Amino acid sequence: MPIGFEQHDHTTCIQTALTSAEAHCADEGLQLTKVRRRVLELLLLEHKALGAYDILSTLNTEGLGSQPPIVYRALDFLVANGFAHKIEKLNAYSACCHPGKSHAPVFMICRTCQAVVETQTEPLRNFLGTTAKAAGFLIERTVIEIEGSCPTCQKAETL
Amino acid sequence: MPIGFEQHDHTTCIQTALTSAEAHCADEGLQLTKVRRRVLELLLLEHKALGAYDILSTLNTEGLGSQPPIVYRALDFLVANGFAHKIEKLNAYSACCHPGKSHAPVFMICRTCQAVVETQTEPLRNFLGTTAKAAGFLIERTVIEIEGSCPTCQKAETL
DNA sequence: ATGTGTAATGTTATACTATAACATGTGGAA
DNA sequence: TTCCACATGTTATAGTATAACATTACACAT
Ligand SMILES: [Zn+2]
Ligand SMILES: [Zn+2]
Ligand SMILES: [Zn+2]
Ligand SMILES: [Zn+2]
Repeated sequence: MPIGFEQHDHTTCIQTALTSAEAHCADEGLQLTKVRRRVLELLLLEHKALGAYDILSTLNTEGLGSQPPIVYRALDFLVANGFAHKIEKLNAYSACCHPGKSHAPVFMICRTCQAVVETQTEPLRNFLGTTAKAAGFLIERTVIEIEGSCPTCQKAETL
Repeated sequence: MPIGFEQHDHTTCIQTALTSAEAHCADEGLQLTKVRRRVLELLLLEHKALGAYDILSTLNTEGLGSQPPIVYRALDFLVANGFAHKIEKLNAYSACCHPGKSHAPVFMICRTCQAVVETQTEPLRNFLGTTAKAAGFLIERTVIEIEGSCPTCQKAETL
């Protein structure tokens, strides 16, 4: 699981996520159907976010469906069960890098290469919790997205 | 300026924000034109987020324009100059409650009554800065949105 | 094996959000 | 006056997401 933008064995990311999803579905009696599994695989291919219609066009070439509800239902399932996240800033979706753990993910989004790295910080959760409590607000979900420039693209820009 | 959901003299919110916008525009040679000013006023009416097409329909009844670019241009201006923010989670727009100050706003969004409260915390900026620096990431913009239930709606739910 | 209920998928249509592209007007500076 | 920068008007279209209803697949009780 990458905690940043460094190189890593991405095959492991994919395997871990799929195994975790299978296990969780088995435990909870959820069905990781063909379409749902394929969408998760597509999201896992890279640490990028994919638009619903990008995914749909791949599904279409693979004969898994051609209409928007196909992909939105699969995405709803994956997001509802913590296997993927929606990146609000991009209207796009990204596989979860910390499956199985309850978490308030933080996304770093590179404006240039579209890389999306998911990290998670306990202090941040605590801090938002404190902020919310001070206002009497009950937290249900958090969206924390940082847009900027990843290490690779920063180097490229200074050339 | 509210820092939470408590009652407050909202007339002051509106006046402060408008005055601040006028001053900033005067300083920077920006034009707070009729449409732009009106959109800002609409966003200031309540601490809620308004969709672009909601705003547009009001503009339309007032003879200020009926086509989407009218409202999106005004919103772009207001957002670019820090007079308003886009709430990504809602695809909606909200007047800035801390105009004039460079800030990384935090929004608390009530899922029930759609109230949007903007707060701002220096420690949070520091946290995110630290997280980003650890990954070599250069921050350009942040989206921090908390969805949940405001004090009023919590009380209503327990009835 | 047969009905029954639930979950998933198929299909059509439509709603909602946002921008591209080009024309026109407006007001100040050269 | 001419030019330029900016704002607005207008038409069209792109991009994102859901409603609604029909059909299928399958587990499970009868
Ligand atoms: Zn995650
Ligand atoms: Zn990058
Ligand atoms: Zn603000
Ligand atoms: Zn509320």
